[in-house]
Amino acid sequence: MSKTPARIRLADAAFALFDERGYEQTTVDDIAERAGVGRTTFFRHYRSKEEVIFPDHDRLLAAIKDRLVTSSHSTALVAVSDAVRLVLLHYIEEGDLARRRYALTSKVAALRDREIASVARYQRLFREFIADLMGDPTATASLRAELMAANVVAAHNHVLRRWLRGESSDPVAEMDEAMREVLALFPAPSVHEASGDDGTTVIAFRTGQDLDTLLPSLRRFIEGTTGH
Amino acid sequence: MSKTPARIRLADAAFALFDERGYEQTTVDDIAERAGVGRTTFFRHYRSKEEVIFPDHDRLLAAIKDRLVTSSHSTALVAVSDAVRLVLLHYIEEGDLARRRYALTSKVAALRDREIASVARYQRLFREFIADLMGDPTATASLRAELMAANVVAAHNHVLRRWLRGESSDPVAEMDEAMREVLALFPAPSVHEASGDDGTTVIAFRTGQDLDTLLPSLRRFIEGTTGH
DNA sequence: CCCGCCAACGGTACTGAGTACCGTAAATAC
DNA sequence: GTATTTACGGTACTCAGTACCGTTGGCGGG
Repeated sequence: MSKTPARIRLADAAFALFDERGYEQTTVDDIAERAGVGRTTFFRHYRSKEEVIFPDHDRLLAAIKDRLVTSSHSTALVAVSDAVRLVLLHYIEEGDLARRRYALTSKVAALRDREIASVARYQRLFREFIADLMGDPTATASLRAELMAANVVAAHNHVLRRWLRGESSDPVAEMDEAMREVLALFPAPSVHEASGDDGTTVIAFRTGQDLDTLLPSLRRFIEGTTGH
Repeated sequence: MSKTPARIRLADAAFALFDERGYEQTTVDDIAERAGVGRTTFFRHYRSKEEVIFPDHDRLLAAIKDRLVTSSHSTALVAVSDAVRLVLLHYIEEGDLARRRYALTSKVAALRDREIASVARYQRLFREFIADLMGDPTATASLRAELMAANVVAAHNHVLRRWLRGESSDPVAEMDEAMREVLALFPAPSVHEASGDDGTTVIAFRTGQDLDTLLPSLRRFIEGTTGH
């Protein structure tokens, strides 16, 4: 009669018990017992007690990797945005489950650490991807890749957490907006390769000088960077 | 005759055994035995097997918090820079020990995760500090704080790892340079309050258009933001 | 000198996560 | 039908971490 697969029953039992007694106060034996299976079966479906809460981080990480490797240079930044959106949509799809997990990670330090470690793996993937497509192995370029990856992940976390707390009604739009804000921090490096335009590059800075005072040096700078 | 305190002997024994057999292959009993003490004594000095490798993350975290709270608004960014430098100097002071730890965290996933979790605590501290001094509780301001904290920490990690790998001879200078680069990403929010200048704000973007084509809209934009 | 005190240590025993291995029942292939 | 896979339960083990108790060795005050 109990046709629901053991894997599901175990997850349900685990979340129910975590809610009732708390995470540390719940043993794997408790979970298995409530799910009506043996202790061995639990570890057959989940490698650890923590993994029952984060069941598909591995799959998600693989999906991100796939999205990144199947991208040409011209669509690189789009690929990063897409990959981030992938993660966000996954959480949204989970719906209430994601929020219950958030409640747990907010209370239990061990789970928060685990979550952070997972996010760090995403970040590492992004960093390597960005560094690869920049080609430049300089220290400053490497730092740049590190910063971009950190920004992308931080923006994602920010929007995701807002949604998890119920502070956002349209997280996807917020994510797009946040990503725009992040990418605006970095002068887009793709333009020069993507097209042979002789356009204008405007660098971000602030100065007390008037725009007209700056124009000569601006022109000089642009001529210096574009060749002539 | 063995006058060296048990705490030191335990740390030495632990690092030696980790080098010889690897982290997972070394039990706490092994460490205690080599240090010539009982197993209980180990846990009296270190709360866990991992903590023998990261003995003073708590102290460092407290030091950072101290540095941050003892700062006025005008010296806020200086305080963040100082706090980051504090961490870097701590590692440099450790010297070879820091490098042995780095070798371990590079190989053992559990230790890497632990390290990442510690760094995340620094980042959280920075984020809260920056968000506090911004005052603005808007979503975009909150995102901004998140991004700045992520950048500061990412820059620190980048320089620190370079030094740990022996790729940097003057990490402190590199850190200053990296911090400059990070702060350059964010238009300094203090300019408008600090002085009543009617200067020019240049926004970063790229376009295919020529500079002269852009000038009118640039002027319009500037007049729109500065009042008239 | 002895007493009481306190800190550091060792030993034993326990809980609980995770692993290894073995046996078994049902489903599926052939 | 038999053989093989698949999923499961049970037992026994290792090891990290906790709790508790007893012991030793100073150390100052009487």
